[in-house]
Amino acid sequence: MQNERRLSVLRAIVEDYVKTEEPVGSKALVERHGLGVSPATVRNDMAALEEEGYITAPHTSAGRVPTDKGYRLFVDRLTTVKPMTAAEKRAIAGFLEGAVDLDDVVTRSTRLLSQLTRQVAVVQYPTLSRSTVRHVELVALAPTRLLLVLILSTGRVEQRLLEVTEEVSEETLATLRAKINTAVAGAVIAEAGEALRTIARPADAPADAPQTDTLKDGLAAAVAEALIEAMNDHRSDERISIGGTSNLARFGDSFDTAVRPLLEALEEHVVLLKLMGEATAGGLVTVRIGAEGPYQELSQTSVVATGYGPGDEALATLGVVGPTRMDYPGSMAAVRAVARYLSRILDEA
Amino acid sequence: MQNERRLSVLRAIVEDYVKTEEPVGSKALVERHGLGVSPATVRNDMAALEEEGYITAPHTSAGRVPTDKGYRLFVDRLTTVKPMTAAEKRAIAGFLEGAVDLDDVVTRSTRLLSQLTRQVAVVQYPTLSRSTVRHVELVALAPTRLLLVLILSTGRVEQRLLEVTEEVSEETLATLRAKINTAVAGAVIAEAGEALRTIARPADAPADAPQTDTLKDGLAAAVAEALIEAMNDHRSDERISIGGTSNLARFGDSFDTAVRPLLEALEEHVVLLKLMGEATAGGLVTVRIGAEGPYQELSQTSVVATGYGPGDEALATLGVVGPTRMDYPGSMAAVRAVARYLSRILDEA
DNA sequence: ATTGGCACTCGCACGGAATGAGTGCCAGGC
DNA sequence: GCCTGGCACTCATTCCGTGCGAGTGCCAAT
Repeated sequence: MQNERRLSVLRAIVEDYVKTEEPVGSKALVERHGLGVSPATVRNDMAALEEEGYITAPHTSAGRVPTDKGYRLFVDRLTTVKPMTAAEKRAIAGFLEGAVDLDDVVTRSTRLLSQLTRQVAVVQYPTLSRSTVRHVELVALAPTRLLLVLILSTGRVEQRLLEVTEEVSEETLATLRAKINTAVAGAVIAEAGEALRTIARPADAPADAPQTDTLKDGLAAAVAEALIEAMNDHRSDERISIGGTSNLARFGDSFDTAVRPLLEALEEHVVLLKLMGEATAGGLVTVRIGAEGPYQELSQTSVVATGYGPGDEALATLGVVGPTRMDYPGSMAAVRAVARYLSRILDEA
Repeated sequence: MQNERRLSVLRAIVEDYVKTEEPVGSKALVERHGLGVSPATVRNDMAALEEEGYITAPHTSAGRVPTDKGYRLFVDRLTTVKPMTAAEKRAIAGFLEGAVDLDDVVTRSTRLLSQLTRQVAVVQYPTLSRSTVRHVELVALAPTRLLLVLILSTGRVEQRLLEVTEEVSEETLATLRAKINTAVAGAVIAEAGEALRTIARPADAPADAPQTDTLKDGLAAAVAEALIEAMNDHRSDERISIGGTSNLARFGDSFDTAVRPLLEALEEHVVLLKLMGEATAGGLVTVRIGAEGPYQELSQTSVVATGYGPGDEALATLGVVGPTRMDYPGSMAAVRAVARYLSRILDEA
């Protein structure tokens, strides 16, 4: 791919095709874009581009359509970052401002993103793994039933019910609560586990030791175990919020080959998360085009995603999913902008 | 509608049409169902049914299709409750058994319902309004920043961040926490508000009173206000879980007129909740057919819903949404079964 | 009231022709 | 050597006309 003009032609094809949803021919190209050459010249370029696999013709007498490879080249080399307008920025900030809790923030981000891009938006809840513990609460719901509440720096709250064998007094609970909190408050989740284990057996009492203080120790151990389990519970890592599904209606044709598999993927959160890929923080937006992934059913859909989190640390991913024929520059800009504002909100909280 | 056989004919038409998705003619009818009469007779009945508005012919030489009115008669008078098989019962129980918290229960129910009915399933989270307060937790995240955690009998946890003007000591917090809990624990949400207000101003201190104890009073008032607000926050009543969207793919034709509006409605949770209607507990399943509701865009979709909640008290609704041409008996049975098991789970928790 | 018979209606599937957008290639010009 | 106008060619799509057949409505007979 040497020729400069050919790249322009490819860019023009992509832009036109995205806009019109129809194969674009040489004549229409030179008319709409100000390339200063004749259709015949463009045809030659198009032939070359087709030869190299960047575009393809659905049938002999139709215009050309970008291939996945073509889109790839387009996003990699032909995309100029299209910054958000001031109005858009204000809209984003305003929209996210009003959120009252983490749930709300995520929901609003999802809606925002889907409205900005007119695509399906996906926002993963911040991961537990890298956040820190803010507070642990122990509540006795019934004499032998405890509720553990784990409050994390990201604003996330995990809860666990715990049945214990012996009745627990309020004082025991209070001291245990204090102990646990001084041990784990502020710690990263991964480390918190260790701290908890040391609490659980301060003197390595055997399981069948006398009653006196072992009750408390047994209790501590049970609580510690439950907390550790809650922290390691990656099930909750899979929590995601999805919005803008109705934008799938604009997928135009190919309901069965495109929309249905996508709807199915949207239900399989694990698949979806794999699709969005590893969280790439720091403003880097990842683009997965068509069949580039392992899911061949999704050969007609693309994913534009990025990571977000306080302080440029990627706690989770967020992005949009749509047809390969999508407005990549616009989507990338929107995804990046929302990720940025979302990160800022998490920073403040 | 007097004639007995005519009803059978209508029933047969509905059943066949639901199964084949194609207009059903007189000949096919007598063949598939064991009505002991000739096609001509059936034709007469069909003419009568059409006259009365229960069925209609898409065009002159096609079979007949049930109208909304026809479906209505069908579900009202021609449906025999089809109980779940033992295997299905076991599957339901097993599937819901493994849930770890409320979120999980709701998610599982949604998935379950969508799989049983092969429709889009909608499950509303239990309402706050009629549940009781289990525990209120106050946590100082920072000297002037409090986190309120409100734990309800349904297992739901609401959180609120609260900025206060003055620093709060741990003791103050502890006494306040104790005070609040003795006041509201076990109370229905509606009553809890009153109890809180009395705490907030034990001696009706004026706002500009001396420092000494007013700090605590001001604090108490602020906390009480935040809690009351959290309790009255019906925004959270709108939380719903949606699953099985990919079943929309089986909507067959009419993407634009049927699927798109439905997808849009699914995003508008408020609309969706209105659609599902008032929670009707106690095993009563409501069916809304086609254009019976105020939303004419949804003239091709039906809703089968019911209420659920511990002890036959309807805390929330749950149901399925699908094409008017759906398996009503099956959907109704599934909805009722899931509601029943879900209620039982909430009972135990 | 039910039934067999029969003429009638229309939607739909099939096939051929016309249409026209778009291409590839070639020969001439800058 | 690259660009350009011209031209013959391709082929999906559209349109129309026809035939088919499912299904109906009606009527006369049982």
